[in-house]
Amino acid sequence: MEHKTSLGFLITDAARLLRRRFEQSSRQFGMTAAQLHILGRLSKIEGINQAGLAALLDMEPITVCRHVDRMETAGLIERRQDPNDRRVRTLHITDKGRELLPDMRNLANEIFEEAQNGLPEGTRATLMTALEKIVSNLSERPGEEVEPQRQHVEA
Amino acid sequence: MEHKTSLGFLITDAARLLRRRFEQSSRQFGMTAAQLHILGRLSKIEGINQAGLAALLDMEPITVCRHVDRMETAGLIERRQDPNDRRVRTLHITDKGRELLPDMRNLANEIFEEAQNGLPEGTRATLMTALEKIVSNLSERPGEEVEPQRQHVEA
DNA sequence: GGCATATAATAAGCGTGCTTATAATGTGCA
DNA sequence: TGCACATTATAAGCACGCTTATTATATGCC
Repeated sequence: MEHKTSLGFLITDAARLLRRRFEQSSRQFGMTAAQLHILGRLSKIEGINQAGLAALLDMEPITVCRHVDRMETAGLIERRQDPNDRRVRTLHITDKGRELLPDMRNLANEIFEEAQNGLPEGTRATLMTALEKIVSNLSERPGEEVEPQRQHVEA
Repeated sequence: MEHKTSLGFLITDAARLLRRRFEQSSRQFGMTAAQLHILGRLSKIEGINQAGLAALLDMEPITVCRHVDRMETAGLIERRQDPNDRRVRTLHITDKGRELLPDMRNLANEIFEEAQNGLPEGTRATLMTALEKIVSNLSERPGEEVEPQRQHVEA
């Protein structure tokens, strides 16, 4: 019954199981893992706008927009008008969001610990480094781009 | 701009970026990574029913059902009535599905290779083993994976 | 035989992330 | 000044995976 899986499917599976595990434990808190991820980021760069946050996360603005919708409804964050540019809304954590953050982080760390149970410290370090490399390889951030793209090299 | 990420978010991110990368390359084929995963599995156990496939994938039956809906519409697989049990529908790959499989596998392998670009062989092996352990830690399959598996000593 | 329970498939609804498209606003340049 | 283009936020629609619930069918037990 052995089945040889390739790395990509393994990563996808691990991510799915992590999310499932997190949802089992966090239902009472009403905050999802993705929301925790965003909230944690936001706590360090409060006042950023949605497009900036999207770039930071290497995600599409519309995706961040939907998260912000739900998180604002849940009272975790709030949008404020930017006084200098009427298009932009800056993002800010509410008191409720800030209060929930430590407990949610603890919960997440417990689950991550459970996931890594039995892995020696050296393996964990290798895993982190390797995953960072993979994320960087697949990232579309223009800074560390693979190829120097030629533009307007018209013949 | 450094940001300390924990393992769980890293895995989630890597999975998301892999999916995004795959979709960029596979749009013309009309098969997604999840569908390829299922199709590959199915190719080895044709005739299984949806509940069995769901158990094999450690996924919910409804999730498999929805995949089967789309894959049947796309002509990749077909459902057949089980002659012994009118509740079950067995799953079978179509000729079209079988023909597409090798090319899709190649595409996936290229992308997985791109993702691992720059990682030495030893690191890749460690990564695979560690991810398998994580998946096993988070799996809900009773028995089988949790305990050290004894392997047919009677040989 | 008949009822209780279990199982197979599926519906409805939600979160997460993508694509493509649109409205409002800002900016650069002739 | 005014027009072209860029940027910000958002809508609509899709894939994927989950929860909860429903229908149809099997099975076990009295």
